[in-house]
Amino acid sequence: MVTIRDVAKLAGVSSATVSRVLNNNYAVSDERREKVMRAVEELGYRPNIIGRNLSRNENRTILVVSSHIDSHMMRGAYYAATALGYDLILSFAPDGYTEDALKYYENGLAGGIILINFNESDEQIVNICKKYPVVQCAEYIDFPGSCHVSIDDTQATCQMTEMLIKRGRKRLAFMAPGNSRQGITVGYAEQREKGFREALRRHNIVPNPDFIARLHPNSYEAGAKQMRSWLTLPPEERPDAVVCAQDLLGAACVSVITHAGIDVPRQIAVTGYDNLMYSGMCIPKLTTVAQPFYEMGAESVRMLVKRMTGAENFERTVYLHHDIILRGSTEEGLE
Amino acid sequence: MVTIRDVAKLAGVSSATVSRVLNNNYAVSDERREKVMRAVEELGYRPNIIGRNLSRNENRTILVVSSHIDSHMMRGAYYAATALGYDLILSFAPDGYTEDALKYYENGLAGGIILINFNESDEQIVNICKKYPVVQCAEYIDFPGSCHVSIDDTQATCQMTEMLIKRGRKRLAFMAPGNSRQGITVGYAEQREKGFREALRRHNIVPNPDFIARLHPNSYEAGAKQMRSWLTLPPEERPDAVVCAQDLLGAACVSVITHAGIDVPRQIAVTGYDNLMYSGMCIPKLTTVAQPFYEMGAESVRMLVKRMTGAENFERTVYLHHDIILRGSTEEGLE
DNA sequence: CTGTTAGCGCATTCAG
DNA sequence: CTGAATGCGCTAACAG
Repeated sequence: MVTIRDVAKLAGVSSATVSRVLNNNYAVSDERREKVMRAVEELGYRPNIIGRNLSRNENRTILVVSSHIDSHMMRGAYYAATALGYDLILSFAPDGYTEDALKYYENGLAGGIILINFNESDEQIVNICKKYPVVQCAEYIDFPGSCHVSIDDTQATCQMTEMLIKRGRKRLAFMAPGNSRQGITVGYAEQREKGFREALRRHNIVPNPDFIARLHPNSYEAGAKQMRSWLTLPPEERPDAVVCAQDLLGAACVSVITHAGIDVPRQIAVTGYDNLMYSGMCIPKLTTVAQPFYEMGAESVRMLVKRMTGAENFERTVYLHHDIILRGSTEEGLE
Repeated sequence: MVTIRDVAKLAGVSSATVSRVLNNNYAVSDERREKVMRAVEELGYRPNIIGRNLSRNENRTILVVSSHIDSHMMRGAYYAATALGYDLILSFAPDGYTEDALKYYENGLAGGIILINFNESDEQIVNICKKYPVVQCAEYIDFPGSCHVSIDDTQATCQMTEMLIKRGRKRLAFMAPGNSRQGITVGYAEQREKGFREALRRHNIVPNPDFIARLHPNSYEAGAKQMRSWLTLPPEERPDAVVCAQDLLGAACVSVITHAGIDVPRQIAVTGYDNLMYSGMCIPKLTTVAQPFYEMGAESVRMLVKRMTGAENFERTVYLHHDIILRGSTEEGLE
């Protein structure tokens, strides 16, 4: 490894001077600056972040803790971090070992944490958020002082459901992942269900309890099974629209319905959520809610940097704009 | 942050003694060991990895560079690393910025690198592998001295294809991602195509060039389009089996074929590759090649640790065992 | 068995 | 403007 001393020796100056040139904080004579830059070039020297952090007692590295990494989100986070002069490292820990991932923070490897798609109990998450400088991205637990960046799931689902109602759908069903483990709730699923119910309420439709499915486990298979069971009803009693809280479930519904010889969207409309690849993995494709993953990653970094730099007055709750993407699963004539 | 000195002060010993207790290398009196342990407990002290690496001038941290993280693979890597006393950090860099991810190595943050699902040119990869201690996991470029852990793609595809031939399939097609960018080849696709061709050769079947599709871009949509074009042929000239180099493509084929009212597997059999969630996202489900992702992650860590600890004589090329998972897309009566 | 000391790479005092 | 000295957290070598 090339150290600052190697550069100093080659340039014939002290390591302090090299440091000064590289962090251009202080005045250095042009002549020495030249020599230092040449030596840096020649040796391919790159300052060691660890040494820098150690010495400055500050930390411009952000730790992303996630067990499911979305590359759009990471790209957004990466560019925002780079723009602000911050570095990004990820820590993977199996479900239930999230605490272990935090050791990198405690080790001084990072100065702030972004939590994405965690899989721990609410209590655990709240504890972590209170103990460390954390921004929650996408999924979040809300509590006084919590920092999070997401879209408004309730509003998005309400909007999607109202769209179906306005197109004449009467028997609306809802499908979402349910509680997976003791103490672990699926926060976003609850919010989406709330939005679904709100839309019905606004149009004076009484929700049919049999048409609200909370799946456990949450899988393509489970979604398919639920849809098949709805299809056993007589045609005039079946749902004529299924609002799914995930693209995976929506894709399962479209496949099952199509396989049964029933037309999507004419007889049954289906919607997904997230605009992931899954939403394109059925024929017709899914109408879905597009989350701005890239921007969510970027905004999380910006918010976290504000915290890390000691800002007091910043928005701790940011809801970004979503889009409803209309496709063939609700619109005749589209793919 | 709780430091070793805080512990030492509370325990009334020197920091060296604390270090000795924690690394139990040297003998320490039971009495002091007790006191140190109590102080550690009381303060919730956790040794700082950075300080340790800095001081030991060794590095027990592994950097995983990947733009698409498979959680099974990561779990395997995590457990193997933990078992060996190593830490794991991930670095995300957008495609084309892989070099940037390596700065963490150069910064002394890690002592070895595992490269997973990179997206750079062959030349780039070879350069990186020659410059740093790298183990390639899953996809790899083979060159003298390269280290990689994977399954034998050629053999697996050959085996899958022969299975179809033995079940009476005559008009076999192959579908894989093609070259995406200048200078970037899709290594595993080439190997899988080789396996497909080898199987035909063994059974004296002349490959039909029209039945070998290299898709660019590589997507569900592109796979569906290719399959639709094959379906425009008269039934007796159409493929009666499609070997796909990816589950995503296989799922697209099954959907398109089913949608056209043609029976899978009776009229056309389809196979996928990887046993990802995609392979369950069609009806019937895909027969596929299961890669031991967990074990691949674990074995990559073990191989890398051998390199990092200066071993000379170790296997630099490991092919792990794969499984052919038979499902409804090739077997009547199965899901 | 134990404490003191030096040094890993760096930025930042403090003197000059 | 510049260099020598200090310390971040820790371990290893050394001296007791």
